[in-house]
Amino acid sequence: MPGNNDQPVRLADLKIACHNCSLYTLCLPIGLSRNDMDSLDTIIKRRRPLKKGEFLYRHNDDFSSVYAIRSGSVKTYLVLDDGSEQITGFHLPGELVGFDAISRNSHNTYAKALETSSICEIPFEKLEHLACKLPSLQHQLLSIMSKEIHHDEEMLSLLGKKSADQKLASLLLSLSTRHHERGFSATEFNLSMSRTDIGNYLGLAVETVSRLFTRFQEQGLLETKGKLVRLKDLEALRNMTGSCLNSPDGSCARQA
Amino acid sequence: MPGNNDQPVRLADLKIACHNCSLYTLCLPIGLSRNDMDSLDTIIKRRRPLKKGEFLYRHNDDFSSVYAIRSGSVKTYLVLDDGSEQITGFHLPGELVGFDAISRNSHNTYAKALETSSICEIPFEKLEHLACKLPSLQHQLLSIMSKEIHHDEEMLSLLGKKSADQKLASLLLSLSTRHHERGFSATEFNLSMSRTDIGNYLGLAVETVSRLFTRFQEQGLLETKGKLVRLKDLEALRNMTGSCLNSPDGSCARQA
DNA sequence: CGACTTTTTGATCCGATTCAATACGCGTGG
DNA sequence: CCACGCGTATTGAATCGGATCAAAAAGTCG
Repeated sequence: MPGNNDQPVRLADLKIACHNCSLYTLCLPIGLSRNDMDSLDTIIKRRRPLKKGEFLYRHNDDFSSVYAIRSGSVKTYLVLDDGSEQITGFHLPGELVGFDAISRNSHNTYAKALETSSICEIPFEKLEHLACKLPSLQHQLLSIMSKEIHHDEEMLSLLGKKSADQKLASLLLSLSTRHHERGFSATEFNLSMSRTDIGNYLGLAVETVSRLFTRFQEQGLLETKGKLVRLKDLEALRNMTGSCLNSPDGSCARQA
Repeated sequence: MPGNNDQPVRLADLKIACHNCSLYTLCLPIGLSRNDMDSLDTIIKRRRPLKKGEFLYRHNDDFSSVYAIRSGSVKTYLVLDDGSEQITGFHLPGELVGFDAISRNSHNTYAKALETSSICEIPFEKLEHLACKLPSLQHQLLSIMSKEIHHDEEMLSLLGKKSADQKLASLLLSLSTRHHERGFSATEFNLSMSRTDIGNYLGLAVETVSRLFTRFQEQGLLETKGKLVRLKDLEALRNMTGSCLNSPDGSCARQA
């Protein structure tokens, strides 16, 4: 397991406590008092960074912890009986993964680093135990899971009802917002996932995703250079996602 | 059946405590000791039954409780900016709804009775408070939400990757299993939701759903008489859901 | 019974997939 | 430094599944 891999990293890690982590307003400690945050801190383990392609956990791994992303990005996905994959989320710093494993007590999904990523491991039994003593932590935990349920439900409508354009626009805007919340540019960022991943996540063929990027570019909505995107017209993208599905003329979708 | 919604029912309701409710192995109290279950019982409110079409809660209602279905069935759905609906679940007795509201402290979704349904209301603040004192209740709560996350994630793959046939087969099998768990027939049951609802849930047009039912019937997979379905070949339905998506010959899907 | 809603059936159309081929990016080794 | 190979991304042409439009049929209910 993680523990004692190499000292230098661990030394640096020791300095990073929740209360001086830039992500604490997005992560598990939101709304905790300084004291509660420090209690939480005592159970959190910082592990050596994951390299691109390494797993945080795999299907059928024993469930012992949930994980907070500190830097980098992670995709979670499930593998169906027939071997096909379904990506269930792309996760940015401050986000937590692993909650789908509580009931079965082993992981249902895979979590794989999309790039070099550092992770905070939060042993779940200890977290539960602590949550009994800190009501605000318990609430925070429930709240995060609640958010995840709500997010997944919105994804259902994205996958069930929206056109390819709307799907891609929604993803780009979601990433844009989340990057912005983390202090990065809302209009220019790196897509750490492949086009194939994007297609998989959105229920589209890779070719479709690729065509959409070129069309969006032709329409002046964005520019791409490999994995880098620059969103040139957030407003147009927003109009596209929302309300055009059923409007007969589609008037609000097309502009350039 | 409990039936008519006047005083006699309320009297009867008073007698129904978790420990003598036939659903306790499926519902919130699973795994609680008798004592813990009785503590839980003290905070649960039984309300008058909901008639078909009545709301358990609506979007933007204050979040005060989660709800367990005791009899009947309920659909939950969200309404998007453009006014279109997305059904996020059909819920049977023993299932809990309302967890998506914790983080925002008001409901994001609607919950509407598909037929006359009785409901146990569980005030959430009291539940949280109790969960701090009963670790197994806290765990149960987290576990139920975890299951919901996992279920939603499986739905993502259903909506994103599967064909119309596979979608309908999956829904029918899910209902079949859940009916069976509740002591009812796995092969013959009532669809309390409309064809439109089914289509909405599965990301299909009503017409498609209707055509699927007639085709399944022609293939000898099932029989329908209005809202009643009889599944004649569970095995074939199971084969259909699983593994045929990517197999070039589709050999495992067609029979009968 | 008649008005209304839900479901079914038919014909046509379109968005997205699939199949196929080419182009690009990147690391390796000569 | 370039040549090679491999994975990823893009582009094109043909096909198909499911949506849409339209209308009939079957329930539902006052």
